[in-house]
Parts: sequence; structure tokens; C-alpha cells
Amino acid sequence: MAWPSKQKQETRKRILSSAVTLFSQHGFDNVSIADIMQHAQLTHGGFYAHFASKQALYAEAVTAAARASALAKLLPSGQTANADLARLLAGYLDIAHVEQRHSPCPLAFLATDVAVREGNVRTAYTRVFRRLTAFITRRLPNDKGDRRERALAGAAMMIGGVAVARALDDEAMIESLLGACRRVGSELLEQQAE
Amino acid sequence: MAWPSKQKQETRKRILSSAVTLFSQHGFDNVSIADIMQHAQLTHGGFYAHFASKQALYAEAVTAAARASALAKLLPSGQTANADLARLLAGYLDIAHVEQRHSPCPLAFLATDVAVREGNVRTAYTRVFRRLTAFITRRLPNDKGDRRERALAGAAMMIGGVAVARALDDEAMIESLLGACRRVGSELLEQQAE
DNA sequence: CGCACCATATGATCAACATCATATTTCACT
DNA sequence: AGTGAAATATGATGTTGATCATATGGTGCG
Repeated sequence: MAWPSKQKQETRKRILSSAVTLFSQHGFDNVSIADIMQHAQLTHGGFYAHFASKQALYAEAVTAAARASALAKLLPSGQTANADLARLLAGYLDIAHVEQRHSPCPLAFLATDVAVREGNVRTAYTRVFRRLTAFITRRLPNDKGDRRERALAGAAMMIGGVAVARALDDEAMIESLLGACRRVGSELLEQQAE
Repeated sequence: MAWPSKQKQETRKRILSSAVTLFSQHGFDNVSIADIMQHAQLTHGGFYAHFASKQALYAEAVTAAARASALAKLLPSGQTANADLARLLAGYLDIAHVEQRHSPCPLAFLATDVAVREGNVRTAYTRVFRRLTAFITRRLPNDKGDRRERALAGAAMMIGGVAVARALDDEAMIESLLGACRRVGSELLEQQAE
């Protein structure tokens, strides 16, 4: 009975946060445990005191990334539904997001990387996606069309826009793509003034 | 000067085709040269007689995948613009595509996988994306709104829809997502009957 | 039939890396 | 201050995989 100082919990959080950053930036397979631990200012050996395996860390990282990312910061907004959606679109389809200058959304950054795994990781990803689409659906007006359908398609467009932008080579095309998704997304999701 | 039998060209094509299949299915890092060669019914050693490196193969595979995928088969269509777009949406946002029961589109299957590489691979990806958006743009009516903008956003939605669907765990949600993207995509890209 | 040569196969080599076993440090409490 | 366990570090181990060097085998020509 020693160390009630919560050191361990904080260390664990630091590892998770480093994992989110590095996995998003380089993909699961291009990041070693040693890389993550180093980034968290630790050495590689202690890792298994915190996580059962690299895969287990990945599953938690997907969830943690969602919590840290822009969406989470919108949740307790209190603004109008329309303002929330506008802010979501603008923040998500932003070059700063694509270049990972703030917390990346795992749905866009890890999409095909998650698709090739099994088990927990997929489940975590699915949960995060469900949460995003619920967030959007709740803010769509009830009257025109099927809200859920538009929310799903809108989410796909946002995620696809960012994922593709990250893969592109050409700065100008990246900007066009993001701009196009912002504007069409706004038509699709926001209540237009009449 | 022997072997005018073109054996080598055909072998090379077989390797490329195996690479497309396996990279799409498992991602670049989870496929070894040996896996690819075995899939092409060869042994690992001969690989470097055909490609300079695994990365070089990847760049060519992105291009080859595009050529083999559904889009390519639409190109010499001769149908109306609307019919082409309808066919593209239906074929792309299809569970059979997601489950890779036919040639996968590299834009969706390799998006985040390409995003973490450098050089040739990104360039090849960008070229394929440019080709897809050009294909769509050319088939949009000139009158309402900015064609190119709608083409870019539509492409992002298609690609995002398939990429996310592949990562999801839940069959029902996959179907909803694909259906939503098909219907919203159709509103966005097809000329609606009045 | 045998030769020259290209395509492919066999068999290293060398470096990364996930995971584990063991050592060292650090804190809370006496 | 001293002690013991928790937290972290150091140092294997074993495997996998990209790449390369060398060997084999089949092909078309003389």
C-alpha cells in the first residue's frame, strides 16, 4: 500500500494521449511501443504494466481520440442546433484538422487502418461513429426528409473529405475539396435561411 | 535475346493484381512480399526482378487498382450522363464493393493507408482522385450550382461511405450508411425528374 | 541435341519490434 | 531515516520480413 499519488493513472493517460497522436499521424503499424513510450517520456519496458497489448491500446486510443477531438468539445455547447452543426462542419473540414494541428478525429484518421483489424478496435470505432451520427441527427429539423439518412450521409462526407484530403498531394486540391464539403455539407445539414 | 514469349509481362501483371487485392484487403504493412508472390503463385525471390521495392509496387498498385475498379468499366459507357452517375453510385455504395467481392476502389480502401506514406504513392492517389472527380463533373448539368463543388463533395461522400462502412462492426448500420449515401448522393448528383 | 540466357526459386542476411524477465528507482508510511 | 511494494527502466528473446546473392530450370535458336 503505497503510491496513492495517482501517478500511474496519469502516466496511463499520457501513454494514451501519445498513442492517439502517433497512431493518427503514422498509422498503427508504423508506430512502435518504444515510439509511444518515448513520446510519453518513458521507456518501452513499462508499457505492459498499463496495457495488455498493443492492440488493446489501439482500441482504447480510438475511444480516447473521440473524447479529445473537436466533437467532444461541442457536446456541452448550449447553442442552437444550427450553430452547433455550422461549427462542427467548419472545425472538422478545416485544413488545421487535416494537418493534425489539433486533436484528430479517429473516424477520419484511422478509417482504413481500423478496417483491417478485428474485434475491440472495430467495436470502438463503431461506437464513435454512432455517437457522431446521433449528435448530428438530434440537431436536424424534423420536417424535411429523413433526418437520420441525412445525418449518415453528411457524416460520410465529412469523414471522407478529411480522410481523402490527408492522402492528397496537392495543396490547392485539398482546399477545394474541404471547401466543397463545407458548402455542400452546410446545404445538407444546416437549416437554410429563407 | 531469347524469351520473346512475354512471360515476364504477364507475371508482372499477376503480381500487380495480387498486390491490389491484398493491399486493399489487409493494408500495406500487413502484407509481405512473400504473401503477394504466393498469391500470384510465385516464390518471394523473384520479386525484385519486377519492382524496385515494396513501396514502388504500392504506387503502381494504386494506379492499377483504379484501372481495374468499377469506374474504369463505366468510362466507355455511351449512356446518358445521368445513367452513368446512377450506375456509379449504385455500384460504388454497394455491400459487394465494401466486402471486396469485386475490384476495390483504392480511394476508399487505401485512404488512410496512403495518407501516411510519402512520394509516389500519394501522387498516384491524387491522380486517381482527380480522374474520379473529373468523371463526375463532366456529367453534371451546367445550370444549377457549381458542378465541380458538387462533384468533389459527392466523391468525398462516396469514398467516406465505403471507407467507414468497411470499418464498422454492425451489419445493419453498414446497410443504413450505404443506403443513405446512395439516396443523398443521388439527390446531389443526379438530375431529378421534375 | 546442346548452348546462351532470361525468368524464377532457394537460401542467406540484417534490422525492427512485440513481448517478457529482471533490475532499479521512488514514494508513503513508520 | 528506513523499508517494502509500486512504478518504471534495462536488457534479453524470438520472430517476422525486406532485400539481396546465388542456384536452378526452361526457352528458342543453331
